[in-house]
Amino acid sequence: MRATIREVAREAGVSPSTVSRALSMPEMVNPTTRERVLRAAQRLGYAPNRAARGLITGRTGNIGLIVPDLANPFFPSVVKGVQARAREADYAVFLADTDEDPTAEVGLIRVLGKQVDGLILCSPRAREEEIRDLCESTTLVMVNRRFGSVPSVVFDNVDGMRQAVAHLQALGHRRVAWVGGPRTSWSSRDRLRGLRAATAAAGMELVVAGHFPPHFEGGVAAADLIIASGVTSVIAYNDLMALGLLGRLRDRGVQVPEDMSVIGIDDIQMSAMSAPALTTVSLSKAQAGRAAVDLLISLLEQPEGVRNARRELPTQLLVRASTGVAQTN
Amino acid sequence: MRATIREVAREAGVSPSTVSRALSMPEMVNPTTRERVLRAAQRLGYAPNRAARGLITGRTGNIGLIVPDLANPFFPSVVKGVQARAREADYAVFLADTDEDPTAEVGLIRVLGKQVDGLILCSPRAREEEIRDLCESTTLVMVNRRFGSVPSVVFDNVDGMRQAVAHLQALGHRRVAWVGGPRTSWSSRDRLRGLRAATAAAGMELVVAGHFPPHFEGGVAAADLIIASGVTSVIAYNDLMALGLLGRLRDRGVQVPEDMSVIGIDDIQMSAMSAPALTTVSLSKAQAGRAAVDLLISLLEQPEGVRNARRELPTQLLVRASTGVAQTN
DNA sequence: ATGAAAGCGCTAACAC
DNA sequence: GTGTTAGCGCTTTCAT
Repeated sequence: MRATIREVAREAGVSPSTVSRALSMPEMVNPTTRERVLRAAQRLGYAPNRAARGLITGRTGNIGLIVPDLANPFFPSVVKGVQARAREADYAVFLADTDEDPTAEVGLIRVLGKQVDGLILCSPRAREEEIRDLCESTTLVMVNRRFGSVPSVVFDNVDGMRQAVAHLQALGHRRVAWVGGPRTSWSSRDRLRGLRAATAAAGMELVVAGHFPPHFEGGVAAADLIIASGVTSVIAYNDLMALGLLGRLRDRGVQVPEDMSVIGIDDIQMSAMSAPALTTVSLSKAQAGRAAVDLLISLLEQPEGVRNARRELPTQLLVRASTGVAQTN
Repeated sequence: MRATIREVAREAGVSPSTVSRALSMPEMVNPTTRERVLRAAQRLGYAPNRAARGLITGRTGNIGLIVPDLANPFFPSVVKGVQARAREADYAVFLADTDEDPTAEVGLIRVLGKQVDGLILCSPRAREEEIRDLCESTTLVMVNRRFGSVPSVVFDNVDGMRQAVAHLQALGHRRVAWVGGPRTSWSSRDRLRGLRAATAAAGMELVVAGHFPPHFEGGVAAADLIIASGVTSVIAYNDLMALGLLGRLRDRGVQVPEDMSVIGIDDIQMSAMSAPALTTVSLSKAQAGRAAVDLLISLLEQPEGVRNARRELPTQLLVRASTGVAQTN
């Protein structure tokens, strides 16, 4: 059995409260005593029982992280960021994957919410009202989604789309297609909004190809529509879909970038490894994870004192081989 | 504030103990009473406080999962399996990523170990003796590694390598290279062992190209050695590396599969999407995760009663376009 | 079958 | 600055 605070107290010749203080509020205890206590704790390999502590403080030292699908490389990157930052702040991370199912998502938020101090929802698919409800009973931070005053970390999609469109325009493209992600995805809508603004400003024509699953296969499925639409360039909701596009375009004999320029979003590892390498709007995924933890912690520690519970992270176009000069036609 | 067991008790007109029993040991309570209690609990939205329960039962209902690097798609798949099975069994999962650092790994096992009922170590990189030590104080299950009598879930690497070699032999190859993973990886050693046996049995020559980081870049780095070695076929420690090989081979003008056949291991999503698609030894990653949870739970629930704490999962060669008939030369 | 009481390990008032 | 006391929410003897 692990050592308890009483044993440490006995070993150090002090009372349990002093041990507790020496560990949690070192300033409030005499340096000599503190030293003695710390030594005793060390000797016994003592670590406070977090459950017991939580019972009284009402805080668990845990945070929950809910993602739609770990199989999409975007999410593991965010998770790594959350992980790393949480560990620094001495929080442990509960992870749950919803398999893109909004119902499961709500259930998980409910369940996990009881075991943690706060929750990070990454690209949540649930309806706004449900998340608003959940907000009442749990401290939560959204990543990659924003509405109302729910604390959130998002990427500057509008600027990302602006960069992508500027790039295509510079290459001489006049018509660009958008391959949208899931209907439930806020960022898909937000990116389309940015794209609308950017193409309008640039005087380019935008063809919207609707919603597709955010996977490789989604991109494959979209490719033929894109070819048929007669555009010379296409931006996909994410890199996975852009890679699917690349694959199907090649199978159809459409050369990239000669016949078609392709841009993805996310900058997943694989985007640099495809042939041709994928031009993409790079998102600092791990940093988003870290920012979400920072935000959550500040919310937890000064519930009212948080000035601005909204972070927006910059985006950066990475030009690679999948975009090129438009063919004159 | 959430409802407590006393409020439910009052609402139902019974004592707290009865409520506790009605929930945890339904058989031991009068059906009528039970019904009344359940209704009251329902009405108040009661859910037991797991910390308080844990304090007394000594069990947290949590399991920990430690992986070397979520950025390698192999691991998210395992995590999904662990996740899913744990949720079914009403366990929550703590996740930690060590960034391939054995020291961090040991530290994390220590820390996480105190907050969970048991730990799953996926492809642990620590030294055997350290893990053996840790075993004393924590219930743990390893995935993708095996030694001593530590409970483990592994893949049948030997048979996987046999299938791969048989495939290459059938295609007329006589010389095959092995691109190894990290020195700290047990499965890398185990696969090499299987490969040695298989090539010897098949009368094929094996060229071992040493250890490389288990990433795309590791494969890129290995490619030139492989070309120089004069083999006609190569098996890589994992798909990521095999994809790196594919990329560098193309850049060097080596045609796959005409000039070189390439086989990976893992069957990550991307392996099916590359051009050419990658022949690979498929591992049921999610199933390994589920099996690990099952094993852990049985260990937890009948500490002594577990007959065999070792699972070995089958492997299956998936033939795709990256392997072809050997050029006569 | 149910209730009363004790206590898991810890922290937070409140004394001193 | 330190010890004493009470009690967080729950389960589990031990009575009844």
